Amino acid sequence: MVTLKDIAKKAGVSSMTVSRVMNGNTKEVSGKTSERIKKIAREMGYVPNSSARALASRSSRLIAALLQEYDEDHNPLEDSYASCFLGELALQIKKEGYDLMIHYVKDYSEITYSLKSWNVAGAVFIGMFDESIRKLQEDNHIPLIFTDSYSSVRSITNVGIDDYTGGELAAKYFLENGHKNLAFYGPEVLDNGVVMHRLRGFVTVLREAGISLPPENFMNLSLKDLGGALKRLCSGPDPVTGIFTTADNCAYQIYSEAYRMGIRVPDDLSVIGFDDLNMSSRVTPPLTTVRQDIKKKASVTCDLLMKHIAERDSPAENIVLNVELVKRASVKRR
Amino acid sequence: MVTLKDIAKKAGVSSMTVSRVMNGNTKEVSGKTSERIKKIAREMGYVPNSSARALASRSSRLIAALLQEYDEDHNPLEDSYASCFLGELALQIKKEGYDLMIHYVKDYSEITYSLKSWNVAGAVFIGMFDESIRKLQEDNHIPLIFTDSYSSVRSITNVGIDDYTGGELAAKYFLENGHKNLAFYGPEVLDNGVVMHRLRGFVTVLREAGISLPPENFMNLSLKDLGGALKRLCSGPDPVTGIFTTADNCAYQIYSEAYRMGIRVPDDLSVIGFDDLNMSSRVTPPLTTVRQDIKKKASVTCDLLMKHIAERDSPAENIVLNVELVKRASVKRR
DNA sequence: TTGTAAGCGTTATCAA
DNA sequence: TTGATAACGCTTACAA
Repeated sequence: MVTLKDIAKKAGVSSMTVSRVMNGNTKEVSGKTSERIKKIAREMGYVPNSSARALASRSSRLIAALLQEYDEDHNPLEDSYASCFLGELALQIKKEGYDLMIHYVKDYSEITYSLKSWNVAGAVFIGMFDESIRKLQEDNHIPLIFTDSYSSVRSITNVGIDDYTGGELAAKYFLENGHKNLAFYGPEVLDNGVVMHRLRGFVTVLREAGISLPPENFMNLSLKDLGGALKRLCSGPDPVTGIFTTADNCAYQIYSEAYRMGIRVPDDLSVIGFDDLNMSSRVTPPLTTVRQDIKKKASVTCDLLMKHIAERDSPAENIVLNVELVKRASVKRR
Repeated sequence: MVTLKDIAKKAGVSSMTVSRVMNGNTKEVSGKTSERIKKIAREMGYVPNSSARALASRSSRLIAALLQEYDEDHNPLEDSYASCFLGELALQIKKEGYDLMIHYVKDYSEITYSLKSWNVAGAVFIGMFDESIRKLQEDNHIPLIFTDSYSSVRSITNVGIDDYTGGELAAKYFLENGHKNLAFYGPEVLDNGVVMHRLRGFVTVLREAGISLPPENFMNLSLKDLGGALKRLCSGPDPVTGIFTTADNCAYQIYSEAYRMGIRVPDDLSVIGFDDLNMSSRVTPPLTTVRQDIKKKASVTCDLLMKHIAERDSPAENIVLNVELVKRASVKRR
C-alpha cells in the first residue's frame, strides 16, 4: 500500500506537503513541487486511505442511503420506485465525488449506529421514517435528507411531491371521462402520509362532484383475494368502472388480477396509477398514471444534501415537486 | 462521541479491556468485568468507529458491490434484474454483519481505487467485467466474486446460471408447441457471454430439429424500429410465431411493441423471456420464461464471499445454478 | 486476566 | 511555502 509517507520520501518533501497536494490545496504549494508530487503519486499508484482520512478529519466523503425493511422476505429494492430513486441518487452522489452506502433499517437503533459508525457526511431516507425523525435529528448532527415525509416536525429537510394534487388529477380525469363509480387500491392509509394525501386529493374531488365511495370500494394490500373483490365490484347493476391506485406497482397487480378474472382493462375497468415507472408505458394497455419525476427528485435530494454538507447551518427546507397526469390507454371514456 | 477510552475511564479499566469486550473476546476477559463494561457501553451509547477499526486492523467489515455503468442517462439499477439481485445481496450481507457500498463503474481505474480506498473486505461484481478480471485480480488481493462471468480466466470465483440450458428449454418448448418459425431479441451477442450462451442453446436445439433462423430474425436492442421489424416478421406467407428474448425486460418491450402494432400475444405471437422477474407473472398475458433463482444466487454469492474472507486461500470456484422453464400464457399451441 | 506501548495513514495546528 | 508534531480511535503485539 502506497502512503503519503512513501511519496514524500521519494519526492524529498514532508508528507504534509503531499497531503496538501492530494487535497488540491494548490494555492499553498508551489506549482513546481505540486506537479512533481502529482506525477510521483500517479506513478506509484497512490490511493488515499479513506478510513485514515475519516479518522483524522472526523468526517468522511460517504453518504448513507437508508431504506425501510418492512418485510422479511421482500427486500426494499424489489420496489421499483425505491430502486429507481436509489439508482439515480447513486449517480448524483458519485458525480459529487462521494461514496454511497446502503443500509436496510428495521429498528431505529440501527440507523444511528450505522451513521455514527462510519462518520458519514450525510444521509438520505427512502421510505417511511416519520416516527423516528425527531429522535434522528437529536442523535445525529449531520445533514439528514428525508423523502416523501409528512412528519409534523417542522425543521426537517425533505424532498417530496404534490401527492394531494396527484390524487385530484386522477379523480378529475375519471370524472372527465364519465366515470361515476370508482374504487381505490393501495397500502393501508393510516400511518402513511403519502398514501393518505393521494387518497384525500382523490376523494375530495369526488365529493365535490357529489360522489362518495362506499367502504367496500377501498381495497388495501392486505386483501387476501384481490381478484374476487375486483370481480364483485365490477359486477352487479352498478359496477365500478375505474380504480385509482397509489402506485404503479399496485396498478400492475390490478391488471394481473383483472386479467385472471376476465375483466378487461380498459373496456370493463379503467385504471390510473401513480409514479410513472418505466414499466408503465410498456404494460398492456399502457397505464394512465400520475407522473413524478424520480430523476429530478434524486438530483434535488443530492443538491440539498451537498448544500447542507457545505453549509451546516443551511435552513431546513421542504421541497415539493410537481406531478402531472400522463394519459395513456388504461382509461376509457364512458 | 463516546470512545473506548471514555468507557474505560468510567469502568476503571484500560481501553484494551473494553476493546476486547466490544469485540466479543469474552474468553479473555472475566465474566464480571465483561458484563459491567457492556452495561456501561450501552448506557453511554457507544458506537465503534469503523474508520479507526479499519485503519488499525487494515481491513473493514465493508463489502463493495460494483455495477457497470453502461449508459449516461440510465442508471444501472433501472435494470430490474440488477436491482433485485443487489437488493437481495444487501439483505444477506447485512445478515453477516457487514456493510455494503455501491459503486457504479465506467472506467477500470475506478474499481481498484474504490476498493483500496476503503480497505473493503471483498467485492461483488454485477454485470460484465470479463475484460478486466485478470487485472482486477492482480491489483486487488481481496476476495472478488463475479456473477454471470464467462471469462477465460480459470481461477475466478463466479456465481452464474446455466444459460445454455435456458436457451435449450425455450427452444424445446417452442417446438413442443408446434412453432417452426422463430425469432430472437436481445442485446448484441458479441461480447456478452450470458447472451451468447442463451442464444447458442436456443439455436442448437432448433438446428437439431432442422430449423435455422434467417439473419433478419435476430433483432437486437439497437434496433430503431422494433415495432416495424416485428410487424414485418409477423406478416407475409410464413410469419414468425414465436420469439425468444434473453431477458424478461426485453420481453416486456416486445409485448409493448406488439400491442402498438396490433399483434396479439400469444394469438399472433408467442413470447418466452428469461429471468422470471416479479413482473413476469403480472403482465398480460403472464410471461412464459426461463426462471433463475435470484435470491439463491445472491445468497450463494454472499456465502462464497464470506467463505473467502474467512479463509483467504479458499480455492476459486465457479457455481452454476439451475434454471427452469416457467410455463405461463404467453406461448400458444400451434 | 489485564495493561502498556506503538502504530495504522491521515489531517489540524502551529511554527519556521 | 513548507515542516514538525500531535492527535483521530482503534488494534496488534507483547509484557505483566
